[in-house]
Amino acid sequence: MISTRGRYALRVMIDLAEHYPDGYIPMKIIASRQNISLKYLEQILPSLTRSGMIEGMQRKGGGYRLTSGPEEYRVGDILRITEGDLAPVACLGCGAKMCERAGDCKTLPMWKEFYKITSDYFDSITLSDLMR
Amino acid sequence: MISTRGRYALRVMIDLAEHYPDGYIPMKIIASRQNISLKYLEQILPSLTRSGMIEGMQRKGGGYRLTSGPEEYRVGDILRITEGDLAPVACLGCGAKMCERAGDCKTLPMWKEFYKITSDYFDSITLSDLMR
DNA sequence: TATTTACCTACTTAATCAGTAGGTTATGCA
DNA sequence: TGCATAACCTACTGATTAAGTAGGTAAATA
Repeated sequence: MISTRGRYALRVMIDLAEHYPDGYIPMKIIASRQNISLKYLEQILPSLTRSGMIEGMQRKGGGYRLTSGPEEYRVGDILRITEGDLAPVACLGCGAKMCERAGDCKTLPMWKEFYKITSDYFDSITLSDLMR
Repeated sequence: MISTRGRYALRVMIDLAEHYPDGYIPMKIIASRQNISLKYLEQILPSLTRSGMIEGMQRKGGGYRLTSGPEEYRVGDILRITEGDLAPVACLGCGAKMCERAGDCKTLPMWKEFYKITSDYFDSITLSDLMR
């Protein structure tokens, strides 16, 4: 299940997209507009900054803005960065060690196929698809 | 992400399906065959019994067995019973109160569509599809 | 009556979620 | 030069869940 981290990040990104390219938007504004704790957002956003998706300007009149146009951002990538992974089961997660039962695991192909369906779905949607 | 509860339950169901209709299989056997803690399984299985999917016989020579043929069991239903829900976000979960932002939530339709994709996928697979 | 099995309830330990709290740094502006 | 604004950083908390353990009770047959 997608946690608030990923969902909030997505809502912030949509908000930034709707105001693109108006310049920098302070997180204080977005937090109150989206009704999300500012302090919590401050904790979530650095991962998006580090990934290069957004950039922050640290001064009066500063804030955050997208580094590209809304159509460049796939929902899948935003969720991957904030949630860590889109894998439906632990054994398909990024840091998972290969399961020794994998060879004759009856369910593995099903999980793999669902993983693909999930990735394909969220990668097929961009911010511009969501901004109205 | 699907937890061990759902994954173990599914493996037990597949195991039972592979030995259907040989009679009752003791959970001790399945636990060791599947390398899952017996005590943990004892905690997971009652929900499947209460749902009528399997039945337990409480005596020597007893154990569990499916109540119908393997083709009657949808993976989606097994996961719903053991995981509680297949909803990708909290606001679509079973006991969730309606979100007051739902009216103009930009992401809700996306989550709903993904919920449908998820349900359809797991409901399209039965135990007989998984037993080789 | 002993044995085998399901069934039941409580407990534990570690991790994760969803934030709070309290600071420090960067930068433009008066 | 100092002030205001905003990002950025680190630590803490309190509640919930995950993944089991532990120790029993109940049913039924051989």
